[in-house]
Amino acid sequence: MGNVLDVLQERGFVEQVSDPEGLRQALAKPVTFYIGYDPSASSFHCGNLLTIMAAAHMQRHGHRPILLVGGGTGMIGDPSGRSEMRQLLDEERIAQNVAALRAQLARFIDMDRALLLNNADWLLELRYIPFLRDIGRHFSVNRMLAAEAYRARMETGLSFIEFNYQLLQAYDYLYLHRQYGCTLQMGGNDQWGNILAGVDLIRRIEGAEVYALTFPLLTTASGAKMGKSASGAVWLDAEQYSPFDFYQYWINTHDDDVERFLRIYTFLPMDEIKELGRLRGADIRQAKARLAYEVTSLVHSPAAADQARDASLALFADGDVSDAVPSTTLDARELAEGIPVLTLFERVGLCGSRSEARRLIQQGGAYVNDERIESVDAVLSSEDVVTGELLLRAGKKRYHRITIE
RNA sequence: GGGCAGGUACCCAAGCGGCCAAAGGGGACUGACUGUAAAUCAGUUGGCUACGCCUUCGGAGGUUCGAAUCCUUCCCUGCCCA
Repeated sequence: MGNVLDVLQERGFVEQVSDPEGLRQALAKPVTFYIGYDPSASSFHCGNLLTIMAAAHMQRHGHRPILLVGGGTGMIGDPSGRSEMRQLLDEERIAQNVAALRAQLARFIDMDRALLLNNADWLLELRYIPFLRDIGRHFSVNRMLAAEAYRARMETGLSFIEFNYQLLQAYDYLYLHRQYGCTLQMGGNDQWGNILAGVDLIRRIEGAEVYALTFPLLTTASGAKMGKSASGAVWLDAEQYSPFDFYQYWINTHDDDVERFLRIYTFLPMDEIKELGRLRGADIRQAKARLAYEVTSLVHSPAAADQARDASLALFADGDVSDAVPSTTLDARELAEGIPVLTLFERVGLCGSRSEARRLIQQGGAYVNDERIESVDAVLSSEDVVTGELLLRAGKKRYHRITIE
């Protein structure tokens, strides 16, 4: 088994590394590393997926992950517009979120050989004076101000809280180093400065050499932030983002992103990825299908991936409906009385408002059972039901199934 | 605490008494073209019981026939001073 660093580099996980040679040598033996996560949501999204994959690669090479949720730092994350009450509530919710996040992580990481920690456990009890005396004195304001990240913020204003964020994150690293022998912190490239601050702090206080590695901040070829779709973030949670839509998200990957994403978001061997990457023209769809299948399979399950794949093929190749398409049930009596298309599109969430549904119809983007709705006033009744269902479609790709009962 | 500049729709940003549901750009959506891609072109982009009505221009009052535009006050942001 080679060095993980090579694997990470080959697959495109590495943006910057402090002391590459030192880290390479350190990784020859099992190390403990950590990655921080924001616990303000109850699910990870595609943006986090990259870091989870990286952690999984690390663990597969014998290293021990610490997944750190920022329950403490999260409470000061965004100081503007938050009341005291709000923050207290958050503390309770964080606990629930952490449980949900743990379940998602377990799909990628053997949680028996990993640690899931919350920095609130040690940050909340910090005392100000000792902290200033022991930690604060190692930080140079001059140096912090010189950092690019802060210089940019100097234009728009930088609150004292934000300024302290770096100290707390550095302290996290120090804490984990002391308690668990953590010698590597990984994170998004925007965290580079904060991570290095931790590296410095540990060197000063402990005299130990620890490492930093950052991931590239992925954007799609069209410039959008990774993991964002029209309907918001692409969540890993099936409740918040159905496996079918999830699969579709990946199928719709930009041509130029396919190989890059295969490297990062799947465990497929590099040979196979390179082969898929050589596909050109319409054949690239095969690579996209593979990508979508693999990622869906990892995040949800092989069964869900099968279903999503079949549903996708059926809809876009044969025009058949499948169980995996998001669906809603409708009372047969209500349908018998007649229900306006407008209402239905709005109700199932295909449109955000009735006006939006009206526009959709006027622009010719509304379909029921693959027939274009021509009139804004169209009303559906029992006669429109085919094999117990109605199939709604908004535009080319957004489907919703209505089952009648 | 003082002075100055600001807070406009998803984001950026015009408007500075009526012609403003509010220019322009970005984004997004729909249509055409296509490979469920990109690029390109066209249209749309507050809500509704819809050729009309209602709610929006930081909050609350006020002036006026009429305000996003003027006045008062409060909140918030940035810069400068303390």
